[in-house]
Amino acid sequence: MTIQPDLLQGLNPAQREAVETVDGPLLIVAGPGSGKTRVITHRIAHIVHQYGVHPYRIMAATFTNKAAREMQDRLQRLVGTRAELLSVGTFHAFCARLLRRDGEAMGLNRNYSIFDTDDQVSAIKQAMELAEVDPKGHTPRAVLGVISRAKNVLTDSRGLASRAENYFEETAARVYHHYEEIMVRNNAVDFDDLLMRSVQLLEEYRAVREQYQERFVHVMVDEFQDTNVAQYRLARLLAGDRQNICVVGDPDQSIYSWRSADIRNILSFQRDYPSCKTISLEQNYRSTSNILDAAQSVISNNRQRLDKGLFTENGDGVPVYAHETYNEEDEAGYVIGEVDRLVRERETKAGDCAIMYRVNAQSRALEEACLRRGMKYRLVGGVRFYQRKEVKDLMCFLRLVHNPLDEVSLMRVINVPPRGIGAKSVSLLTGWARDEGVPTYTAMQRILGARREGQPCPVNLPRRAANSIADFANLVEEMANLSVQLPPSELIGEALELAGFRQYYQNADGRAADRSDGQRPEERWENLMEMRETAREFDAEDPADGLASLLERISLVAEVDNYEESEDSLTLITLHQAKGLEFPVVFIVGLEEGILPHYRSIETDAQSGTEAQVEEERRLCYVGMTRAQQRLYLLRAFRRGFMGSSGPTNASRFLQEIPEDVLASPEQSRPAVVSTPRSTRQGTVQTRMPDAPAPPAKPAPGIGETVRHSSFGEGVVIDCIAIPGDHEVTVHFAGSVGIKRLLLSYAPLEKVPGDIL
DNA sequence: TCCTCATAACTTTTT
DNA sequence: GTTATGAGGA
Repeated sequence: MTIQPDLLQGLNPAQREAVETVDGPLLIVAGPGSGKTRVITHRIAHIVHQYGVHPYRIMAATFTNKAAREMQDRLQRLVGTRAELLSVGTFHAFCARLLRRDGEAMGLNRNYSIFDTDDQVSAIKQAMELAEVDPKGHTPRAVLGVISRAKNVLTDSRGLASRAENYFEETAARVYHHYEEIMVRNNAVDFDDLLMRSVQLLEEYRAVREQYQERFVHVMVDEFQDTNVAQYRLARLLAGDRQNICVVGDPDQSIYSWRSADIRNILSFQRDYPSCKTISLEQNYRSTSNILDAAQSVISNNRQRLDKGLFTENGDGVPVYAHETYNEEDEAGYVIGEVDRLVRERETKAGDCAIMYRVNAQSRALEEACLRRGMKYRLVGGVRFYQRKEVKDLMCFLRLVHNPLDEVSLMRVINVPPRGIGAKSVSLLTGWARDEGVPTYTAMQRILGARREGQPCPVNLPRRAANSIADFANLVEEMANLSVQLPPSELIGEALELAGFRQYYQNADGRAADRSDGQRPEERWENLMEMRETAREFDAEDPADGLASLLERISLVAEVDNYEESEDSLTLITLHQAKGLEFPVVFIVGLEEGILPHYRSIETDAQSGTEAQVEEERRLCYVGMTRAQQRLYLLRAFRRGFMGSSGPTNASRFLQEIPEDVLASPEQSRPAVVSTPRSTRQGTVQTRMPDAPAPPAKPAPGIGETVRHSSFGEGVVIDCIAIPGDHEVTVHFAGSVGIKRLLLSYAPLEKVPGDIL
């Protein structure tokens, strides 16, 4: 093995030390932009080249599939094609494969279904019914929350029952017990089970444990501050007695405590591995010092934290802009206008800009502003692709084919597309199955069997319904046979045809095929086609495993995973999803009390008498701010719509935590109106579009400017929209002429200088 | 059995 | 301004 000479080159001393510390437990505290990914990849490459460890023996857990893919790509370049043998992926993906391969040891059939949150809710509703808990008293989601939190600290229903502290937890424990049974009956696991059952498998089955401990010589965990107890336990189990475990994280970027992430894992690590070495990466290579200073001054207000000595040699850069607009629409208009200006002035490309927000609902105003201005954008998140109705329907159908015990899927697709098996028939069918003590699918097969042998239907069902059920059972059976022969994309093709999806969505006679959420049937069909395309990725696999791989992928993708950087369009993204990304230009919108920090957090803190939640919101703000490389804009609206109505807002406390000297003062900043966050004079704050520079033809006027038209006279520009190759200017002319929409390139318009409304 | 319309209830962040 | 649920009609 030869050393790759460049592996240590260009690293600062701390980074270098991290790369070279190979044996034994290692904790890397990595501030934002400190070259963390570089360190991890180089460390892995170093282990492979310098120590001759086979890539197959290295496991690295990432937070998202996208991060995994990036790491994988970089490693390809550092260690070549053997990088494919590395186990790089999310804990969930790793566990899914672990359980598929070795879960049989603990009685888990390898065709198990992975339930997402919606499926879990269905299962919980059933469990609540069995436990005779009134869903009006406790919402299924609340109960699910308790159960999920229990699972994330590796507590089963018995454990929860024994430690329940109040009536609600006792109730939840009872539901949990039924839920566990339902999951077994369905041959299904949920997201939390993937982790918990993997831990159980490794802990209770020595042979399996030893096999994996033998294999993995090095274990690394990225984003360690966002791991939960189960994930940490898993990492420890895999590392075993060798203790070659390296975790990388930043407590200031811990933003997933609501998903049971536990910063205390970092303390536990130091306790569990007393010999561990700690290395801090403190030089920031990403942001200007203005941006870093602003972010630092915000995060320093957290009481539960250790101060770090972050610094950068990147120079001051431009000031951080804080801007207040009248309302949400103005905020969106301002941001899009500013992106447009930066692009036109060739400061940046649209693809270099990102707008970040606390809640998905905030994206709507931004999208509308983009549409109005003709700005190309890319929305990350929102309604997730795999949660769309038609996509989920197809997926459940495939899941049923793969695992007929999956009754959640069965119930979802038994009459979708409509095939004459209504609610009444379904309940007769499931009732009979329950009486017979068999899975519903088995009951359906019996009905089919009876028909095949010309015998009467064994249940008292209307003849038509019994026939439809037999047909459906027959269909699933046929598909199951095909599923082990056909590559996944062809299997989907058959499913669309045979299950009636195509006919349903491509209905030529114009009968409305389910427009429930305002989506066009063609759009739904396109989504199904897209899914078939995705499936092609798995066509090369052995057909016997293809479907399982496809289902696993579909169940475990996050929205950021599909995010492609190459496309040159503006990014709209939640602050949570922005973690791990960076952009030259970042806008954070909605810096108001109630949005960031979110009122739920403020409320929870008030109830518990702590600051824990608001501190997490502050970290979220910090994560957003530190995504910015060159320009950071902080936006706030004076009025914001709230469930229909709109009301005045207060500036976020985080805004006030930024010192004035890194912020733009009004006369410095390009946008004409920048008020300090404290001033909230109603009505006087008005958004004005930034001045347009000189594009090829005529300069586009800013909103509020006065222009003269050769025949209409003088008027005030009230809107200016960029359209391909031109601008559409809306002008309010004096007198009886009124409002006119004009194309800038044709209209005989000229600016009246120095005259601003 | 299935679709349409009305109303009620609610909005944090996601593997 | 949304999305889940229910009643009634085709």
